[in-house]
Amino acid sequence: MAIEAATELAKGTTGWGSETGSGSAEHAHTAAWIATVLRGRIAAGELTPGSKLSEQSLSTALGVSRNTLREAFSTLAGESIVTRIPNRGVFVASPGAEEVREIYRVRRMIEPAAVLWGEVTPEVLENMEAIVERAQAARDAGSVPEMADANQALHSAVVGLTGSASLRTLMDRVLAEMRLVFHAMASAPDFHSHYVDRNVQLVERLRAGQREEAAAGLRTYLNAAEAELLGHLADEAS
Amino acid sequence: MAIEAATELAKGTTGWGSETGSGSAEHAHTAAWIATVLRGRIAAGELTPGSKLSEQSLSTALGVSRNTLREAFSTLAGESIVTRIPNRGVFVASPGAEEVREIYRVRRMIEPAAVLWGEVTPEVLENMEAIVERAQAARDAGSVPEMADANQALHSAVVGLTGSASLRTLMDRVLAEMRLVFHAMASAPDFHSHYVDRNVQLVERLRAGQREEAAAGLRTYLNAAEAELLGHLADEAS
DNA sequence: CACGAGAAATTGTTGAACAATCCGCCAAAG
DNA sequence: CTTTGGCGGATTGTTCAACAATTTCTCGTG
Repeated sequence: MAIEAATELAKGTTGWGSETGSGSAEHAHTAAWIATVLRGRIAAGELTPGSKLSEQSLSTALGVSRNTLREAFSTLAGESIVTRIPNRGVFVASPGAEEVREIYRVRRMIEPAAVLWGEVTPEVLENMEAIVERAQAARDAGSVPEMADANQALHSAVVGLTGSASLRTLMDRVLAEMRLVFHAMASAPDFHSHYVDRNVQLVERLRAGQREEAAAGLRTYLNAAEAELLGHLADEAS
Repeated sequence: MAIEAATELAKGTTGWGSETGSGSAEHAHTAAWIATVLRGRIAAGELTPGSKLSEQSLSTALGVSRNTLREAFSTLAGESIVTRIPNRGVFVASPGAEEVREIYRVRRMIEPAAVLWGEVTPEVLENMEAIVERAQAARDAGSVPEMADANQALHSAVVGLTGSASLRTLMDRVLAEMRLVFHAMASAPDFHSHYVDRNVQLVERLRAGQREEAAAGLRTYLNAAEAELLGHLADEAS
């Protein structure tokens, strides 16, 4: 299953094709708009990894022409949210063990670098503390999605220390791929609760100005998270 | 000038449109092929930064349809080699001071991180030493392009220490943008010769296992290079 | 000389068409 | 019974022609 996702998607978009009524402003960049819609559906888990995105079905379902949809596909393929196989079609990316290793290769470089050499302003610190509080509240409430959100927000903020839009973009792509990994796992284990305290410690060290300790701790944290995730993936591959 | 580059490009592609005769294998991914061609022309400096890439002219010049060319544009825009302005067209990116700062923000994070935490194998070290020798030979011969090539190769190899394809891709994008910066400067100063010795020192420290010193030296090197480049850019803006 | 109306050119998007390729199915041979 | 081979059918890759929307250029007017 999980193949041929056009029908389920069409159900969600019943009533498209006609103008949304709020205005005519959306005539700008239909292709980019479609890319945004698909990106959202994939991130929300409505389009599961590995499912095929048929050009004909999707174009009629979304009310755009095949050419425009194709341009959107190019964008998403560039973000590696989607995999394009020549003459076979495009599929929602389904990251495996190798992709996970690549994800953590990137994170192990960028995040500690940001901690070591980024510009730590009081505003960013307060933002981070708000995020870890949100994560703690989510853990107490037992809400896994909120914990995942807070976790990703924190690590995105860490990369934000660099002040670089490119690194931010790369990190967002990586986090999106992480989300796909979780979506691909049938049983979603409580993966994040183990690491909330580590995040608290990270922010504390940052506030205390102990950058090297923060970076070192972050690296061991990333190693542990990668190992646990790979373990779950190996189990799943039965 | 430097606007409307289609005519000069058409001159270089006279004789396209007919099959190349070597075989029918090129039916795979015309759009990607076109993107490669344009990427090469821009990197070679035939398409100068800021010049407009007209859809109609280029499509006829390259012998592809407007739709396919459009898909290639999407790819290049994703690599930020090209800038797309809605309803205005696509232009070869012309990086300015802010882009240079962004470039060095990225490099100041990724490269020292690779030096600190990457996997330094003997093969990579030998490759790097070969590259710095090439750079020294180019300096002695007074060949600026070869020096630039060697310099970029070295820094690409540094990022290669991470083992991450994504970081490699990002670095290649950044280096491509650097090339655009140089192309945009009317007078190409001898920018690289000052830094050959620094690169030698970097490799020596890497071989000696002095990673922290190597990373620190690399960061000061990047700072100096950024400052000099920004100075040249400010002069040029007269 | 400024300025606004209209025309020309260019981009954004669509729909249809055809070639090339892949997939599933069925028949025939071993 | 399994395997090989081919034959449609479906899907993707690419092109072409057309039209709407927007920008840019031109030119006449005050």
